[in-house]
Amino acid sequence: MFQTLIVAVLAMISPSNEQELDTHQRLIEAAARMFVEQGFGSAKVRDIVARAGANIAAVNYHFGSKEGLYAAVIQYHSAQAIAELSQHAGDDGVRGPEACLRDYVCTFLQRLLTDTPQFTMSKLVAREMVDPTAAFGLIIEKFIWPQYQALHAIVRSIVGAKPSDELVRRCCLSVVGQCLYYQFARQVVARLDPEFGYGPADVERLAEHIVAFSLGGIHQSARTRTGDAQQSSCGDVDGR
Amino acid sequence: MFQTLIVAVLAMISPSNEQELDTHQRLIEAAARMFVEQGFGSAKVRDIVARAGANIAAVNYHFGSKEGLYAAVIQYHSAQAIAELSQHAGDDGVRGPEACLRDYVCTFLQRLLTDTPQFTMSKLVAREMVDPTAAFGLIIEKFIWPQYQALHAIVRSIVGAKPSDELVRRCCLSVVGQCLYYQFARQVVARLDPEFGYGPADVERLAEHIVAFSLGGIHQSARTRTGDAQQSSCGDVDGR
DNA sequence: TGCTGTTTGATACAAATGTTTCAAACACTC
DNA sequence: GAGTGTTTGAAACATTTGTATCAAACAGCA
Repeated sequence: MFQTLIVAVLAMISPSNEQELDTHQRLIEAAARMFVEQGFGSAKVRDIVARAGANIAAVNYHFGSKEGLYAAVIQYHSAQAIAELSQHAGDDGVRGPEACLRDYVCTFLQRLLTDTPQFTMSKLVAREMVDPTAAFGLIIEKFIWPQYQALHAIVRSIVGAKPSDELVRRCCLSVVGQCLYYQFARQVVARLDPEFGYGPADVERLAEHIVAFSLGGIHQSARTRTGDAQQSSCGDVDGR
Repeated sequence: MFQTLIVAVLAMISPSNEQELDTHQRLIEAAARMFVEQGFGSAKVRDIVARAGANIAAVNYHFGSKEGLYAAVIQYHSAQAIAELSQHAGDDGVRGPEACLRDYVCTFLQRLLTDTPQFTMSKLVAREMVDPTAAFGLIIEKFIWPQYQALHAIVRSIVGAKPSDELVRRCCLSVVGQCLYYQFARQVVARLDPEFGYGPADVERLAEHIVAFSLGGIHQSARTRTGDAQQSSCGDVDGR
């Protein structure tokens, strides 16, 4: 029969229509959403196959096990994510470092917060930060570390002359911490800042804030070197 | 027998020695550590009782169920945590708001990052942010919201004249985001900033950085109002 | 000591969950 | 169209995990 051809053509016409993809692909996409929402441990195989419209045996047939499915999800989203990453490689030398930081934060936040299936990898990486799995080492090496290095270079440029490495590192973590909080604590943000939404426009406004805040923070940190030991006010925290 | 008296005396002599506490208390403490480390869903009852040196039936006898145990953990740590919270109520009007922010961040970080059993509640709250349970509503109401309000008042004072509420909210989330990242992503921090430790001294240095960074960030944000619509650089993020 | 209520320990139970089996359905080739 | 390898579906299986049972051990009391 040429039913195969029909299916293949339909898949080419509407690759985003889940019902037209083959079981293998539907499983990967359903599993990815499930792993992002609940983490590897809490996501149930039966829920994944139900969401994918597949049979429970399919996960074992196609991927061997739940772990195999997770590995396939990681691998599938790694490919395009790595290609995407290379396009935003940080301080390119032609624009100023401030512009690079703006670009970095915008891209980082869009990938992290926008509900585009294209950027699933960022959300999987965020999950790995909180609930590490066997893939954590690879995630660090292939995603977190390169992105961190890029940010490090940008921040170092902004700090300017003779930057202490500790200062740069702390500033980097302050920048990514601000961003990741909106992903880690979505429920809290929804209560504390009810007006905030996760659409592209909201995310862009958020990026503008984080960039401005971080630029001010970096410059201020560079002024008051961390080694200066200002008066402390938290030494008595456990004495009451 | 006077064995009871002996046990009671031993408990008074060394109340922190886990082996001398009764099963009820040992279960609460072991469960608290387990819930903090793995979250409610991933923590296993058998692991908890093993850590507490108790029998599997004890959790049902003392708390009815796993959920009952979690509720008991929350309640137990709530009491002292709420009392502790009232002592750091934010902008008290006599010190300047910068000093209040310093105090706030120091306290927040010490409670969140220091490995003192006394401050377990903060880590439980952090867990609830990522893995909400049935207790989430209560956690928001009793812990997150009051602390947020206190920070809000401090930041509003720092921003100064006619502060837009959105600006203040964003700055608050930037401050807590920086702090919480070190708890959410401990594993990542360990790789990206190997020199960082979680001892009181390290946490204090970190607090100094976050305060300086945040003060610079708040002032910068207040200068460049978020409504000014600077040129955007992330509109093309999904077009490649 | 004997009695009574409390706590514990070993075990079993039941539900959830990842895994496996195997026959039926399907797709492709000759 | 028959044959062959691939995929699917329903059911069963094995393990994990929260819960329940019940007798033994214990503590307090007369």
